[in-house]
Amino acid sequence: MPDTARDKILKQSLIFSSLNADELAELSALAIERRFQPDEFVFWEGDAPDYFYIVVEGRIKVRKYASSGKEFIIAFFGPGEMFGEVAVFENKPYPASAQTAAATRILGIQKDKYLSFLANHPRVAISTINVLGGRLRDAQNRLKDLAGERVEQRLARTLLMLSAKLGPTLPFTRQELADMAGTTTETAFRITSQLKEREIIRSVRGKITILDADKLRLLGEGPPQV
Amino acid sequence: MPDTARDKILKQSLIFSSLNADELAELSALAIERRFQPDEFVFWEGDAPDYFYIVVEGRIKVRKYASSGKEFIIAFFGPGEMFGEVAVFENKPYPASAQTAAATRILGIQKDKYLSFLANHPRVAISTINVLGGRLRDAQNRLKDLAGERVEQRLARTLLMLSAKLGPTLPFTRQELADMAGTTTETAFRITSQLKEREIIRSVRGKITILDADKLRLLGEGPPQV
DNA sequence: CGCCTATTTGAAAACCGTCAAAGTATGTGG
DNA sequence: CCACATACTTTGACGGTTTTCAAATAGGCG
Repeated sequence: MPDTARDKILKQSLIFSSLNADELAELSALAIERRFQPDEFVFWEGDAPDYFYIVVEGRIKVRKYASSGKEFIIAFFGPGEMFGEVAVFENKPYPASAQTAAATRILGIQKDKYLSFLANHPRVAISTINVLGGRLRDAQNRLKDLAGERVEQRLARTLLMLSAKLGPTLPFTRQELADMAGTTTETAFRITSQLKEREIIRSVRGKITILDADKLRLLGEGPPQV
Repeated sequence: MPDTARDKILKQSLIFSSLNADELAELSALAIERRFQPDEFVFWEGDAPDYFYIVVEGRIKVRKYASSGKEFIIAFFGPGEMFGEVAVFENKPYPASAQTAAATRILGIQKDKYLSFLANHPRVAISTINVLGGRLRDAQNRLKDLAGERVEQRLARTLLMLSAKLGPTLPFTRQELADMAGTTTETAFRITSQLKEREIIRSVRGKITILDADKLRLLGEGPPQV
């Protein structure tokens, strides 16, 4: 019996939205489902890439460790989003580790199977190209930010980026925010503390709420030169 | 009369290596050629994306400006490499500016034409996916580096990355190196000066030669803790 | 209730950016 | 062929941002 919830996620997923019911069923047949508890690892940086994945339910954190031991969070992914794709499309080891941030269900599709599927479904190939293009754009934006902006700007932009995806209430700790913006917990705290005083954000343990996105956007633009 | 030099570049290009002669001719017919003097701009950040490009001859520098006015060099591209693709595949304005770093010939293919070409040539679509995957991997690596490492490590890794692509002699100024590593000219100079004293690199105006990649790799790993 | 994690605060120092300035190669025009 | 302009290189001093280290508090989960 087909799993309709699974098909629904596939259908809603940006990459597969162009498929009809038959094609979705075909794709669905290729996929295996895996379930994880919070904080389990789906794969580790350096693992051989057999599968790429799509989140059905829950949340995935993709992280990479610097030589100093410090970690950097490359991205979070939620339902309908794919991850682990860089490794698969390049046939090299996973460049980062994927860890669940909640109880999570994911669909895995074997590399070779997906590649032949793509060969027969050019629209999906083009969708995949679009998704990768978008990720590349995001990555380049963040590169520029990390290279040229102050921590305050980086944090403001990180918050805005997350909020664009997840809405005004963000389920992240300061630690995670710091790891996404490329700074330390303490500095992240000091800055967010100021933002709280200025009533731009609010925060409780593990959650950050954006109160005034406009002011945050101004902050992200640059130092208050006037 | 077909331009054989052009076809040769297309053939050598990673994305189109799977095409046969007829398909290459078909693709070549879609392309227009543009020629530039050094330091001219092919497109500016924010321009509408009509074309994506492939370098035939010369060198392209892709840069992006931070709100502080500081610029960041996202990438350099040489013969056979494509650029401007992020904008085209996402149908959003170019996310960065492209400037020639030498007398340069490029091929431009119109967005819509390329997308239909992809639809009929799944192998090219998959090649495109591979190239994008590789770029995404590189971008994520650099993200991690910029976020967590000291300038010395960032410079060391930038040099290694460039050298992996271009060989031991790199045609860059300290200014450009600084803009790629996300630091200032002065700091870049101070660090490279040390590297020169330790005989890890050599440099003359506008050129940097890597003498000892192993030592550089050690430096890139992290601070000399032992 | 106790442990673990997240939050919060403080002080000192390191790192790096900024400003200022001078020297030096490269190429251009006279 | 030389003078000059330009851009790249080089050096020094200072100050600010951010990291680092240390420690105390508080909230949530078992």
